[in-house]
This record gives sequence, structure tokens and C-alpha cells, in this order.
Amino acid sequence: MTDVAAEDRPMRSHARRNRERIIDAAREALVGSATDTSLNEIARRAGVGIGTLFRHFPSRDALLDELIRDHTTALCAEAMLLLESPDPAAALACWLRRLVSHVATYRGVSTSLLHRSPDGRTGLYRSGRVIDEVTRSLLVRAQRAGQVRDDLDVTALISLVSALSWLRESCRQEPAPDDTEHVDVILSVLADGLRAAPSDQPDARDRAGTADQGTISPPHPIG
Amino acid sequence: MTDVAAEDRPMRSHARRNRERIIDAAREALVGSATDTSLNEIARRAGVGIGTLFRHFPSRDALLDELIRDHTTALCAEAMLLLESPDPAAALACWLRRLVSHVATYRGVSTSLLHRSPDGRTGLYRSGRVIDEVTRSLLVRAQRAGQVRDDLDVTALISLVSALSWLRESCRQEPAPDDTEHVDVILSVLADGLRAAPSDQPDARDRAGTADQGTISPPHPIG
DNA sequence: ACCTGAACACCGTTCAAGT
DNA sequence: ACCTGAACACCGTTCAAGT
Repeated sequence: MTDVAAEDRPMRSHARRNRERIIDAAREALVGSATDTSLNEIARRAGVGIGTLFRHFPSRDALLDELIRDHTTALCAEAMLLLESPDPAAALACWLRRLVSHVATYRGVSTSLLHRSPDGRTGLYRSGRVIDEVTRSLLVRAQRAGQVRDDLDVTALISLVSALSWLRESCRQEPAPDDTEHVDVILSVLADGLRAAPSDQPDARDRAGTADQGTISPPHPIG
Repeated sequence: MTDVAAEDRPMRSHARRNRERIIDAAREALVGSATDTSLNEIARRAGVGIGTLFRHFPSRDALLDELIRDHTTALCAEAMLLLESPDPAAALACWLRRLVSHVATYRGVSTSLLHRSPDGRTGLYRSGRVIDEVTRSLLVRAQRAGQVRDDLDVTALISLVSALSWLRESCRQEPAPDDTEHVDVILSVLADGLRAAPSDQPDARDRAGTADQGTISPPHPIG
């Protein structure tokens, strides 16, 4: 198509094909997987040397980011439609549900999402950024509509998504409560909690009733 | 003290001391820790051979269980006092808060708690059992008082505690949102959500508004 | 009885050597 | 330019050999 010198095209296409094979092998190994698969094993399954894998993807995070990139983009594009929905709080809840499903699909993505850094040196770089943006849009819209409490920021919300995704992917391991159902119930509890104004009984947060807090030291022996 | 043959007492006390040194070394390495510490490293710090560590604790879970045992027992005993508190829902919320703090204290405990098995072959055996019991007591009391929704079982609740504890311990790693604060906000959102009756708009759970679900395939390519 | 540490099969990661 | 795979410093776990 383009005017690239003829002699380096075969090489480049070969490299590109290797890259694709690595991604495919990783996807197959990690989707719905109960346990981690080593990068060595992924390279083996892709039929390339381990060095080639590291050349294309300097870290596991980089590989994961690439792995979910297309799907993340599509999901976020679709989420923009949620911005038009008549019920901002319901739209946010729906988005959180979809996002958890997406993140929990591939082994290890939840952890990478949590450890994303703005400069892209760790964690999901690209995917993290667009997830941040979409979530922020839906959150502030719901807050401006007065439907969701104001003491929540987008970082807390995405941390929560990471944690619930981690739960879902962890529950694929036995023995563990195997239910996607649990996460669903938790999400619906959360959705209800989001709608409420922050509870105006702060005393109930740290102590309830007659418990004598002095008898037990705080759980951090150090610090 | 007892009538044990004299010649094997020194051995046994030596063994017991080794055991204690392993636990102490592990506690020191794991409390508030941002990253995992290998069992080899723990044995090294305790001044024992790696074989000795495995003799006393056949798995990392077994070591963790022993590590938090005393504190777990004390915490659960104190939680029994919460059963007398006048506000069952607030008591439950308070317990969940304390439990997350406790579980998040030592690196790896959240995962072990999630993977506990009733037969004790994996995960936190003893600690898991008493945590289950205490949590169940507080939950059913709040449910019987009509203060907490009925579609929640104790397993879901402890899965949630595991996930939030995982979040807290993960946030000690950089780069990650470092805030204990986030988990606190999430917990208070949850506490509010628990009090509400299950939302009676099930349509809002899976779809909100005008989004066209057909354009994007579900995130599980396999299955 | 109890302890030790070399040995084994892994892991992520690097890098000299090849085409 | 790109790929390979031996090499390195680890990991959890086992087990023959010691006292």
C-alpha cells in the first residue's frame, strides 16, 4: 500500500505476524483462566522464542493492555451512549457492571488496572486512560443530577471495580465461592448505596453500641 | 510441668522456639508489607533451614493462619459484644469495617481468606471458620430485624471483605491510589446500600436507557 | 525427633549469538 | 531488523543425610 522500501516489508510483516500470534496465544491462555500462565508458556504456545515476546511486550502489563485494547475501546464507545440515558445513576450502575465483566474476563487485568500509572510506565496504560475518562463522565453526570453522593471520586470507583473484578476472577479457582452471583448482589447493594446521601450518623461508622474498643489494640502492631 | 520423659523435653522446646521464631519473622516481614516475601527469605530471617519452615507449616496458608490466629480470636470475641448493640445494621457495618482492617494488615491474608475451604485443606482454616460464624451471627440478626436485605448470604459478604482487603493491601504498592480513605468511602456506600431494600427496578441493572447492546459482543469470547 | 541445605522444576528477564 | 534460547537470579517444595 504505502511507499515502504520493498526489501524490509517481508521482515516487518513477519514480525507483525509474530506479534499477533503472541497476543492470540495470550488471549487463549488468559481468558476465563483460573490460574496464571507464565510468559514462557505463552511464548511456547505462540511458537516464538521468549526473547521475541519480551521484545514486543516489555512487561506483562503491556501485553495485557494490548490484549484488551480493542474490546475496551468498543466498550467505552458504547458507554458514551449511556450518557444520553434518562437516569444518570442507573447509567453509572450499568457501566460499573459492564466494566467489571470486561475486566474480570482476562486473568490479571484487574491487578493491572489498579496499578495503572498516569505516565504509562506500569499497569494498563491506554486502556486505563479511556476507562478513567468514561467513568468520570458518567460519575459527574450522576453527581450533578444530585443522584449520587459527592464524596466519591473516580479513582475510588475504579479501585472498587478492580477489587470486584479481582474477586470474580479469583472465584474461578477452587476452593472458593464460585459465584458470579455474589458479585452481582454486591454490585446491586452498591448501586443502592450510591443513590443515598452519605449516612448522617457518623458515629455508626466506627463504633456501634456498647462495644468496648479499649480491650483490643488496633490491628496494626507496627506504625 | 507435665510428666513427659525428661530426655525429649529440650528437643521439643527447641522445636517450639523455632516455630515461634518463624512466626515472628513472618509477622515482621508481612505486616504492612507492600510486596510478598518469599518463604525462603522468611526462613533465612528466622535463622532456620527452609526444611524446618515446611515441617512446621506445610503451606503459606498454614503459616498465615497461625500468624493471625490470636488476633482473630480476640477480634471475634469482641465482635460478640456487637451482638448486644441496639442497632443491628450499624453493628454489622462496624464489624465489616474492623474485619477489613484486620485482614488487610498482613500481606496475603485476603487471598487466603477467600480461598478458605471448609475441610481446612486450603486457605485460612481456623480463622476462616470463626470469621464465618461471627459474620453470620451479625448478618442474620440484622436481617431478622428487617434492617438488611435478605438476598445476601454470609459467603458473599466475606467475599466482599476479601476483595476490599485485597484492595487495601494492594494500595500499599506504588503506583496505586494509596488511600485507605477510598476503602472507607466504599464501605460507607455499602453500609447505606445494605439498609435499603433491594432496588425494585431490575431493568436498571442490566440496561439503562438507550444503549444498543447488540453492537458489542459479551466480553467472554469463550464459553 | 528434629534440622539442614542441596536438588528439582519452575519463574521473569537479559543478552550474546545468529539470520 | 528481527529472532533465538542459554544463562542468571530467583521461586516453592522435596528429601537424603545428618544430630
